[in-house]
Amino acid sequence: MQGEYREHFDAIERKWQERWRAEGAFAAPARPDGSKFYCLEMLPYPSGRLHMGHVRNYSIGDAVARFQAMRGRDVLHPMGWDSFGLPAENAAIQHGTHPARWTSENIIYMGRQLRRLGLSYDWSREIAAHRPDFYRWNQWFFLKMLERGLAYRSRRWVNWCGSCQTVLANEQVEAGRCWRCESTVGRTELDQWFLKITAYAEELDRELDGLVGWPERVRAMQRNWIGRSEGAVVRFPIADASGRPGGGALEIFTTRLDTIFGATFCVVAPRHPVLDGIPAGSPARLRLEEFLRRIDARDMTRAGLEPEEKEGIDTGLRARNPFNGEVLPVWTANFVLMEYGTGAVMAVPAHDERDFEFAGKYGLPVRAVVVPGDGPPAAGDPQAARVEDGRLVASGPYSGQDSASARRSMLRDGEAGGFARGALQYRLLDWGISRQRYWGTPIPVIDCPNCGTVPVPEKDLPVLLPEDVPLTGEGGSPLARVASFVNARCPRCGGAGRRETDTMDTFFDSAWYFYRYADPRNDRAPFDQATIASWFPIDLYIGGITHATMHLIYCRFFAKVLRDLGLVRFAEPVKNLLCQGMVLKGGTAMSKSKGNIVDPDDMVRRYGADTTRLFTLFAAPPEKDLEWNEQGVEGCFRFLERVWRLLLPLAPGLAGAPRPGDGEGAGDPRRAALRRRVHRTIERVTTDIEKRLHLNTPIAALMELLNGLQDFCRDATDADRPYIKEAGLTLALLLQPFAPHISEELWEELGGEGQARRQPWPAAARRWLEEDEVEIAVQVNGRLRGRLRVPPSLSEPEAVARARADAHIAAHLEGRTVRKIIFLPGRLLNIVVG
RNA sequence: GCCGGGGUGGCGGAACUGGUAGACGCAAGGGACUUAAAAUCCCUUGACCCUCUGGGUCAUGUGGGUUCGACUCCCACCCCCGGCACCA
Repeated sequence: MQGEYREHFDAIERKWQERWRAEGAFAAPARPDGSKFYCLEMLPYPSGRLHMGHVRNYSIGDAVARFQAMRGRDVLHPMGWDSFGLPAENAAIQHGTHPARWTSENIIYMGRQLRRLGLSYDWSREIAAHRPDFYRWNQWFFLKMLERGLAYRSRRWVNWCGSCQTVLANEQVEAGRCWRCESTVGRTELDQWFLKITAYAEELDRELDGLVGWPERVRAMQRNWIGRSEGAVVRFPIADASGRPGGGALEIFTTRLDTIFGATFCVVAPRHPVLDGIPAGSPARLRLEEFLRRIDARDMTRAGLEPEEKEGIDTGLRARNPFNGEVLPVWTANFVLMEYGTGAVMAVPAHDERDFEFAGKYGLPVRAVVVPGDGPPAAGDPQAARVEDGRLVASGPYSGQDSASARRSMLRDGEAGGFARGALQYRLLDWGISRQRYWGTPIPVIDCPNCGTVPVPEKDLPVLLPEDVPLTGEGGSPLARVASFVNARCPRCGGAGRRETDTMDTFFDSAWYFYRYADPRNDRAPFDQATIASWFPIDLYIGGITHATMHLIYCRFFAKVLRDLGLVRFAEPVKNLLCQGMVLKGGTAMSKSKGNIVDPDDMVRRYGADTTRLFTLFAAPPEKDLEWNEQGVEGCFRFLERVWRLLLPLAPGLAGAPRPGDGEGAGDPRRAALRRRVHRTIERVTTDIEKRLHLNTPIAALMELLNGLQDFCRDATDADRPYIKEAGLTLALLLQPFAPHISEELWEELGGEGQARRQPWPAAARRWLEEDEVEIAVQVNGRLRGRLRVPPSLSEPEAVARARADAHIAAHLEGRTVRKIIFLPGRLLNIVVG
């Protein structure tokens, strides 16, 4: 082929893409034979076009997948579409297209973009969440969970996005705003379907320690999110305002049982059931109702934003501290949450910042019961709560004990007395999956006036999403307006029933989609168990850090549910996780509003897929943010141009040349140096990808190889051809993970057999990794004073002798006594003198 | 506030278990080629200093420490990024 790379890259890339397509190049076997590698990248939402974040994500995955395939593994490298969700529906409302049509068109366009990048996906396994053959298994899993009590319906106060007209899970509320549209989230009370993820809270937390292939920051985020907290639940008997026992008890959760003698009041959440005991019409009830109205009004506008001013009222109820018999007023206040613990707390203003603030505002007593372990208690009124552990005072029989042992003995006594028990609390809440939107999986239940809530029988799955649905964006579930959908026979009694009209959160789809890839066309089960066992766990999962809590916790939860259903035999589906950094331009994320978007199509058109991929891999290590830099892209393009310019003109002469024999060229310093460089490059590229998952340094190594080869070629003769051929073919193979098209073309032009991607990954020959001369550093007292070129096997005395023979080094030794010699063969000599 | 990650040239980044700091790329400067420019190729490029074909000193956020030797280990501090945050 004649001419410059820039004239050819487009044709080369299309040629190989077409060949790969025609031969079904990346199809994985139904089950792996020997060693397998499941390489997974987070599937995209089909929003319309790829962005650079996708390109980066998929370039990383493709490099690893191609590398592992050449290393001889059976590679499963699939791709699909997270194709249910709001944007499709919003597009329908705004532009009048049907979500299904909008989605399909986007999938076609983006699929074409992915193919144009030359990514090695097994397209025969492509899945899409919005297709009935996928979502019927959502429904199937839901029914299984329903059977086991892991799915349930409950009337709850929920996060409500007024703009998206839907309920949001807690994880989807970021700083009080909707994670998608960023509008303020309010609160409303609705019947909702929940998945009991809290049943697995303990396991989800504990097993994080074993996920050694996950980044520490992701594990930390999940630990934060699960929020395990160890403490005690204490029963405070309820009394009325005059102190007479009123029957019943208030249970409070505390992590600071040691401070219980300092409790001066209790606080319950505004909707705590204990408040139901306040007689209707009483002055206390009227005050309570007035208070609830006030905080509700506020909830709707600023839920979850800044912490509000603490506000509360004395309910008139009284509770008796079982440890000292003290009768304490029970308040209700906005800072105590019904969702956490028991929805009630004992307030110890002396040792809790929130209680201190509240007590200060309402003039409630403050009593210190813990003093610093190593000194006298501070005199006078405290200025702040003292939250540290210490030594107990004014705590009856516990006075004098330190906090930790007091907690133990108080818990023991409380358990013996039947008024306290140890308790583990989690911040994690059950996962609300109901969405009042159209474009999602219908929840397969029917409400019957006679039989209650009845699951749709398995044989009737899938419950199809109807096509003809009016989408107005005016709120409420769109499906509720479709009579033919809503009206359904009760599967149990055959009477008239009403179908559930909410659809599932799309995180349900992505919590299990990667099992489906292993067995994508199974119509009898979500997947075959033996097939799953053969491909799992996922060896490498690559995606954005944005999914550290939601998606990646749901995945883990699902795996445990599947395990308990007997469908899989493991609890953790992802062995190694890589969270790649964002792609930035001008220091910030690319976005339409900032006008700093770099379009992948544009890059591919101007530089080709190989260059685009190469740059996203070269410019930063995978987990760091990547600043887009056009000049950097040019640099990568220039590298491929130089490869082309050097090797293509030589190709006709090289194609027929033999490759050098094992030890050939050892006697010629130039040839030996080149061969060493070639084999050292193989070694570096291999270990960097395999052991360290670094992709920028292997590319740097390839650039060095090219630089070396270029020097070699400058004064090469025809007799040097075998050496150039070895270097060129090796370069072609080592380029395969990063720039697969030019890799194939080079391989072909240089007379390689078959396709580069099908060759075994080159092995570095030991003899060429060993240098016959190395440069060692010579230090005097740890300071570098010279370098010597020596054989690697040089002994210590000889090294010292050569160092002394060097005038500069000798000058530093002049007149001093050698105290110690540190010698690292082939690396360093340090002479310590006094 | 709590938790996690990170501070290395003008820039992106290298440096494997403590052993020659700055690989590779970008940018910049100089040169060759050219009528000229672009492209390409070659050279230089951490800072400072000197008696300048060489050599020295200082340099990996700051200050200490361990060590023959520290970007790497330990202690204290500063700054940046991310997560959680009235969670009792």
